[in-house]
Amino acid sequence: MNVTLKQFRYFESLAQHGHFGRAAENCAISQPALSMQIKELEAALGTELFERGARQVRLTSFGEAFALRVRDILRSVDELADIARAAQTQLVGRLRIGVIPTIAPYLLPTIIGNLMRLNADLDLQLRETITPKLLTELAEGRLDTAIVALPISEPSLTEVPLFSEGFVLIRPAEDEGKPVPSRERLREMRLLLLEEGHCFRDQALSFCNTSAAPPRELLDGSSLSTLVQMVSAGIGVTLIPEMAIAVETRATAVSVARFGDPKPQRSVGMVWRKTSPLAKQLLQVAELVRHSALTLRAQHAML
Amino acid sequence: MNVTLKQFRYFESLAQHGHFGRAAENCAISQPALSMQIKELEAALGTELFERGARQVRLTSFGEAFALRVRDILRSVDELADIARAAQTQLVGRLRIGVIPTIAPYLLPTIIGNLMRLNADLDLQLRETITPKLLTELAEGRLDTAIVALPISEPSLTEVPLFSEGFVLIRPAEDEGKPVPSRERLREMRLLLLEEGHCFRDQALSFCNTSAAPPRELLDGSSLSTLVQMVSAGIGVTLIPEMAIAVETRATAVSVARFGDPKPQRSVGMVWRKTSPLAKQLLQVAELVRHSALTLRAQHAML
DNA sequence: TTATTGCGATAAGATTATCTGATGAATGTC
DNA sequence: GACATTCATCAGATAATCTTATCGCAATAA
Repeated sequence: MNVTLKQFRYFESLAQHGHFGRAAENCAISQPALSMQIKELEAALGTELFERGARQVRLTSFGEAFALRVRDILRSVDELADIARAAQTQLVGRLRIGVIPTIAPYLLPTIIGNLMRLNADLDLQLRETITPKLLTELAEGRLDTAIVALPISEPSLTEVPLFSEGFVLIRPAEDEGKPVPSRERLREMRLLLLEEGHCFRDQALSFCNTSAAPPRELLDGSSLSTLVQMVSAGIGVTLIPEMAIAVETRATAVSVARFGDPKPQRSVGMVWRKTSPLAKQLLQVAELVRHSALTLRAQHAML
Repeated sequence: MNVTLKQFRYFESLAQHGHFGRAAENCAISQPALSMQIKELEAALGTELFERGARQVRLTSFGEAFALRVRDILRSVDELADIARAAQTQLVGRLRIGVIPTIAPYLLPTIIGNLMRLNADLDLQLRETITPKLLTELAEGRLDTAIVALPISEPSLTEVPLFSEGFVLIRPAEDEGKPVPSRERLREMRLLLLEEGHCFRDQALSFCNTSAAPPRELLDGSSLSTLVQMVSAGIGVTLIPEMAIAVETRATAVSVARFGDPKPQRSVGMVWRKTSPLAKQLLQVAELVRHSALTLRAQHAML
């Protein structure tokens, strides 16, 4: 037989009380049960822990040394249970979030702030890359959740919609005031897009009804910032999500135009493995992200 | 239910293998048994430790933190067993020895040296006092063993004889060469004795057949050294154990006389509680003490 | 000495925990 | 779509653990 925590607990009680009957009572078991477990513990160790005198039960000198260590172990175990109890409700430990590049720069600062305000000890790990990579890492367990454009339609993932955001047209500053081009007109303009792989590229193309065959000549940028810079240089026009307007047009002379119906837009949401035990916490995070986005939008509206 | 070490061991195995079947095999149990124990552990903690994917079993982030602590705990427990195993054969930990004052100064240096040579880590605690106090402390568990004059005849104690030692007569230096007094003559001399309570006092008186009523006028000293000093000052004569000769007459001008038959002597032995779990080690110690005494006697014989 | 009391050990039977083997359900593979 | 893999579940068997009753020993009291 092996030693057990139960034996440790009984041992601790007996060491404290120095009396089998009272120690047993303290453990809510019968005296023989305690006697047996102590005997088994001693047998397992090959050493006596107590000296049973006629009038008293005393720890042997080894027993005393043993007691110190046992106490430590029992404390560690109890502590472990406490930690677990705390972890189940609150958001603790490590949280690995992936975000697509057309959201990350605009939403993350707010999200991080809100998360850290919720739990400063949170070990937040962030990853910014395109949706397919995020999904792979999610599947491999290297991410806990990802903020992407919906739908993903992956049966192994839970999808939670967060918000919808429209796209706006970014034109050179001198186009300010000109009529907003229709989708058809847009197709004839030089539309600057992100590199392949970015979902926002597909969403933009989709709006122009040119999803399948890319039109005329396109120029790919690696970030929305780059695209906007190119627009301001008069190279063409581009689309960016509403959320990006404030940041990307702050220091750049371009014209922002909003489309009439049908407005282009996309749905942003959070996804995680259906098997993830963090589900409860992730729902909490989703709510927080949703709130962060609303706050952000309200701030922009005031500008 | 409470968490158990068994669950911790299973958990560790599963964390390592990431596969219920293989982990179960590693633990020499069936896969359902492992599944159940893991489930129970998770239930006890109120948190999931593993994320069961279709193709793999992964630790949750909490599980990883948990695993670190569990590993520590299991190591501590295993270490505990090792310590116990080492303790049962070897003499380790604390050893509390009581010695009567008419032996301690002469025998202890050798004993301590030999004990520490056997185990340098030994926590040796020594107590020098008269037999009744030693026996009390022994009974109260404040000593592990005592070196005293036998017999003690206390049924709760184990007695182990170590050696016999004779007594010699210490006379002023000018008595050197004079005939050794008989016991009867001795009774008429001024015999210097230790204070009451010292067993050696009784043993000396017993030799003079004056056990019951102390004779003429006695002068009590608190140590053999004092007695010998008093003898050298011409105040009287005294008896000391052979073992004390070398030390006590080294720097003092006195005459040492050995009695003819019947030679006075006493038996020195070790005692410990019959219930003491150190019995095995104490027998070992007794053998060491016996050997120390023999060595000491041999050294004296060479002087 | 001879009862009596206190306390731990032991024994037998009941209860609970844990395990095994068979099977099910979900997912992924050919 | 049949098959394989893998974890969960179930029922029954086995083993660990507990309880109650009793014993034996030692200390105290009569």
